Amino acid sequence: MSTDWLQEMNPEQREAVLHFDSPLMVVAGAGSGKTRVITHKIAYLVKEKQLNPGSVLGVTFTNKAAAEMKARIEQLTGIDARRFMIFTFHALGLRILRESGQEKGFSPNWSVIDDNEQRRIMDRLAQECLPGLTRDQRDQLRRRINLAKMNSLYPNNTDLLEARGFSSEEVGFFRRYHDFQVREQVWDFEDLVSLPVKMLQGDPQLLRFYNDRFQYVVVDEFQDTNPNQYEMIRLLSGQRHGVTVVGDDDQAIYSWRGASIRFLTDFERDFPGTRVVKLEQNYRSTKPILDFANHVIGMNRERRRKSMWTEREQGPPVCLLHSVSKQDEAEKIADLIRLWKEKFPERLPVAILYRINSQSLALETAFTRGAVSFRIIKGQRFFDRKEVRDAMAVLRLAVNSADNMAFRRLVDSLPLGIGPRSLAQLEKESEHTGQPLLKTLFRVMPQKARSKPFLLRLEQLAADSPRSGYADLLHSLLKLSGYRNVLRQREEEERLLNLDELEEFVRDWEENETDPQIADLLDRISVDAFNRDRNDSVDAFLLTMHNAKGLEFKTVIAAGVNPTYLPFFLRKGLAEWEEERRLFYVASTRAIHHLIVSTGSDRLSPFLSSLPSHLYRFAHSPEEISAGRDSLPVREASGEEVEHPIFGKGRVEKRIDAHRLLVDFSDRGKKVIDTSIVPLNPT
DNA sequence: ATTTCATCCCTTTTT
DNA sequence: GGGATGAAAT
Repeated sequence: MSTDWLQEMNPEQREAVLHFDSPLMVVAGAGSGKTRVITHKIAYLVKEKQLNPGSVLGVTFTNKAAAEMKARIEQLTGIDARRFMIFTFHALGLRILRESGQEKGFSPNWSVIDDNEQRRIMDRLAQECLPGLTRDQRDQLRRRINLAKMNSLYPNNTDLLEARGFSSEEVGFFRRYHDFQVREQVWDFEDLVSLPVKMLQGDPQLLRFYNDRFQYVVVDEFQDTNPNQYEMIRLLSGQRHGVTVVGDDDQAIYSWRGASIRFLTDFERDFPGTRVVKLEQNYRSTKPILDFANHVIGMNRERRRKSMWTEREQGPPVCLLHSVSKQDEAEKIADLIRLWKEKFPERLPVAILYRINSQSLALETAFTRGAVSFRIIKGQRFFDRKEVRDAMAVLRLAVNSADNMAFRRLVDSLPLGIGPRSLAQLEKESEHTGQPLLKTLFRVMPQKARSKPFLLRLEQLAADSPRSGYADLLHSLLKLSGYRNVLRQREEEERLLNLDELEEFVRDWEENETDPQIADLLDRISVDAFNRDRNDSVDAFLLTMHNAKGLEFKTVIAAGVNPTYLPFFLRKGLAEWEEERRLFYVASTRAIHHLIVSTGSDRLSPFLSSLPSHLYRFAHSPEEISAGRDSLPVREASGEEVEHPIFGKGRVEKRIDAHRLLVDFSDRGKKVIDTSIVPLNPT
């Protein structure tokens, strides 16, 4: 590898790449070329330090980040991406469990359950164990249990759980869930990290094995690690110097998932001699955007001092688009995008970022009505779609007749003549005998089961489980089950296409894999899920602020920046407010050229009202924003007729600054109105 | 008596 | 997307 690329890096980036002699923490601000540093570092380790690709472990949080990292390292090094050990935390844990779990007493047949399946199981258990709980209460309990698991707490840690506010009934419920998991050999997302950690903690020999294997460990988005994940990194890094963590405390937005920025300080304590490198030059955004974002995050107390700067001095000002309601906001945004489409098509596509998914609804309707094309970027993965999960359940049950989770799912989603009543009976029987549900079905109600050709086929398959030909198997079973027909009758074209795509995926996998093991496929689907990216051209992308992390867009509209949504009204504590502010910071720093902050309410977010007014311009209408290419003229307001929500109609005498107007309300006299606090409607 | 289907509700952020 | 309903279909 030539080292020309080193010339293209700034001194800090270069140091982060080249540093090798002690643990390294890279504090990488938004848009500071973090991914570049990580990928170049791994390339450097392999090419210059002669490390084997398989001995460098790269850990990320999302599959997308992992995929991108692999692709870029392959480009840099010319080495097949599959040889690099780049994982999400969950995929890494899964791998360790598969590799080394069996000697530690895990059955070879265990499988992973996702969030939905966990919920279904818990809901069912709660009906017997904690009746009378509302769904919200069950969800809350589930969250608390997951949070406990993130801290490595399991039902036998009764005291510690009770110290965390668990009642003894709740601990009992937790235990029941855990017993169920053991019985059915199903592990949830948190187990994927927690169980390997316990394994490594309890077995020095196993730990040494992994320490020998991974010579160097690189962790991305380190500020989002939870206690289990931190422990995993600490263990896998051993006592060696070969560890680099990259993160930004200003972008820590996952405390509700158990993450804590205290691991930034813990890291320096646990890895003595840690070198800290700060990346503060921003290569993404213009100065006005960065000034705005720096001020936003500057209000936070709990942070390491850091200030991003840029060489790109020139740029349009950050614009505040005021509206009075969600609907009003959606229409104004739609208008704005349409105006841009005519006058400044180079600004498209725009990204609209919001706090919660349900905010997209108003936007979707306005866009559809206003002929603005859009695509919603959801966390929802291809394999999370109902029809795809149903189809996978068919395959799972065909391959493993003891897969009770799959059986339950099919009973719910296919008309098999089995309803809740029969299922309850089967469950009871099955618990007594220890036999799988499918087998019990044929024993207890044979005449009912054998009347369905689909079930009959499953019985045959149970006697002789197939070890190959999975794609064909899936195809024939889907036909036999009548699932396709049901979808066709309901004219669910999209879902039918998804089934086609799934079959194609399985066929592809089967043809390309040297040794296609069905367990590998199922594992990949549960933690490796890919998003199929259609690159159709649209005017706008809609996504949550959380989902926007790590992405960048020419034009960003932050929607619903008001006291209901940002800070989100359910989050009241100081630490929570600071996290909400970080979320706003993340959203703002996604923008390259244009940043529009839209209020979607007549109430101004405290995050905005605490900001100096020179940082943004104020606009009531899309036209005002669309007017100038690079700057927005301060509105000439004199003489304008306006209406104030309290004082009524008035006439603007003069503008004082970007926000404040002197208004003559005739009978009530002249008043200075700060339009960033109380917006005025033009009459 | 049971199952199936339609309809209304809600949903903080996600691996 | 899925839970909770209640009505229609088996």
